[in-house]
Amino acid sequence: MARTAEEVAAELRGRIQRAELRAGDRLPTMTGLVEEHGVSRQTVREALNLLKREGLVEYRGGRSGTTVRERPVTRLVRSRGMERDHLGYYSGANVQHWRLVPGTRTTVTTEPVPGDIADLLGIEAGTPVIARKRLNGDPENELHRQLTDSWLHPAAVEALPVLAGDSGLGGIYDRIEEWAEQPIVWEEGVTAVTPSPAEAGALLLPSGVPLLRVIRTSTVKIDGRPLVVEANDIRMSAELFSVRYPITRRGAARWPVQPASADFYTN
Amino acid sequence: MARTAEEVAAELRGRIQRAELRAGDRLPTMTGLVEEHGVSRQTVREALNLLKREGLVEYRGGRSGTTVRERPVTRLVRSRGMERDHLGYYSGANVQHWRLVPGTRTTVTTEPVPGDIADLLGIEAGTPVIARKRLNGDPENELHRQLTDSWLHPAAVEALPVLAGDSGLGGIYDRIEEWAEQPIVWEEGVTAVTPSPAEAGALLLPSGVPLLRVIRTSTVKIDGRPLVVEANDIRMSAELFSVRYPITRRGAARWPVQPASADFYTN
DNA sequence: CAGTGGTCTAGACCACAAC
DNA sequence: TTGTGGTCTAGACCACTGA
Repeated sequence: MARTAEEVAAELRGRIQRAELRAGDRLPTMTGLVEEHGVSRQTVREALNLLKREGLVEYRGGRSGTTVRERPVTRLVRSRGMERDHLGYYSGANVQHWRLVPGTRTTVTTEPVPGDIADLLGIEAGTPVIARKRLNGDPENELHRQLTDSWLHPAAVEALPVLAGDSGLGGIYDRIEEWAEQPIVWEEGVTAVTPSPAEAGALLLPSGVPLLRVIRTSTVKIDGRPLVVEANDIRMSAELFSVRYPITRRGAARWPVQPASADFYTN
Repeated sequence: MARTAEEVAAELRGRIQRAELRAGDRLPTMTGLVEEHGVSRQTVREALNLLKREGLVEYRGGRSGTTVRERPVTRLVRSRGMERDHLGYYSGANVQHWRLVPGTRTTVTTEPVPGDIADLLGIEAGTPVIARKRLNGDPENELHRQLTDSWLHPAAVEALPVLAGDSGLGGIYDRIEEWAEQPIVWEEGVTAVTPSPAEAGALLLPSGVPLLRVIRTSTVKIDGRPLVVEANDIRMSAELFSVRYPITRRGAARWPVQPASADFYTN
């Protein structure tokens, strides 16, 4: 006989993990659980809350009760690399050109730059900066659910006014390389955060699922000094996605070095 | 006058964000909040719960009440790359040889391999596999707080029995390269999960902070086929860490390609 | 419109750290 | 010893959905 919310949750978690309850199945009703475990309604509610935060169950309202949530079996692996897509634009490997993806909304604004992005750009936090924000919450295709904020360095926009326009994202890297007369050096930093309510809503995340945050910087040398031209802040469900990178090796190898696995750009 | 738990939480969140309450400061007591907002104790408790899950406040028990939590201002950036450390072993760039880090506990066991690791190794889930698990929860140094599980492919252990021993992790990559007569190809996949209670305890994580999960595979070609010799599952606080990678470029560049930024291995 | 879960109130007992 | 938050009970009202 379970007495605490955690015990009730553990019991239900077990039933789900042992597949006695499968995706889409209804859980016992709250009143049922109250009688079954001899605890109060609040306690049962707390237990269900834990499971909801873990993304194990969901409640869509109304009479159909709480059901076991459909969970992705494996994560979609995104291999991170840059190449030209089929339209000739630079883009992340294996990502379609976003302008063609249904449900994409892009807004271009000028707003104070948040602290972490400011650090990357090497400017002061709060400086007004051009931001190109893209939301993709396409309910039909979870591959397309991501948020992307692109922050441009003011010096780059000054030198290259075309960046300020909504000229399509793909082209900006070519414009930058032409301007700098050198290839861009890209780097990505990956971390995770708990989503804000707005992010959770836009990406259709259940509460409790962390948000994977990938920040890509594009750097060129101007007058001999590195300039971070753009910081690109990408957020996606950590439950849905994993991002993949080849590891670089420093120092001489004793054997001839092979390229990264052949399928790196193809899945 | 706030009426719901979310509203009470939002009001307190605001005070913290506006720095009216700073790290270490005591929040009003629950009874104080009950009177201040005209809500019940349960509602206040729910509000404090939200803030705790966000990692904004903490309660250490006893009479000192709920306090504003000290939050890391910026994340520690870990540049991911492989090099030989000062002892001559392969290791992640800028990571000391772990055997020298105080508080490290390593256990070597044989146990059923979990599904996601099995997929990477290309073997069946549940197969008994040698696992080398390292826990580092050093309370003194947050740089050292991480969990590492190393799973070895059975075929590799069979061909190279030395891998089964507790021979120190650093050396295994050299042994593998000598065996395969080729350099290892490393790749890392990054995602995030909500920590299990055990992980949260070991890493001193407050509830609600996601766990960054980095899985590195070491691959060599044996008889012309790629073999994933080891899968290395590293977990660390997403609030404390960010991992950094250079981005590879596919296709011809119009300008001479520079190496990744100079400090890539040095911070 | 019946039954679901969501949320709040009110009151009680407990463990714990600091005084 | 005292005051803190942690947790449970019991009862009430609400919004929503699907039969």
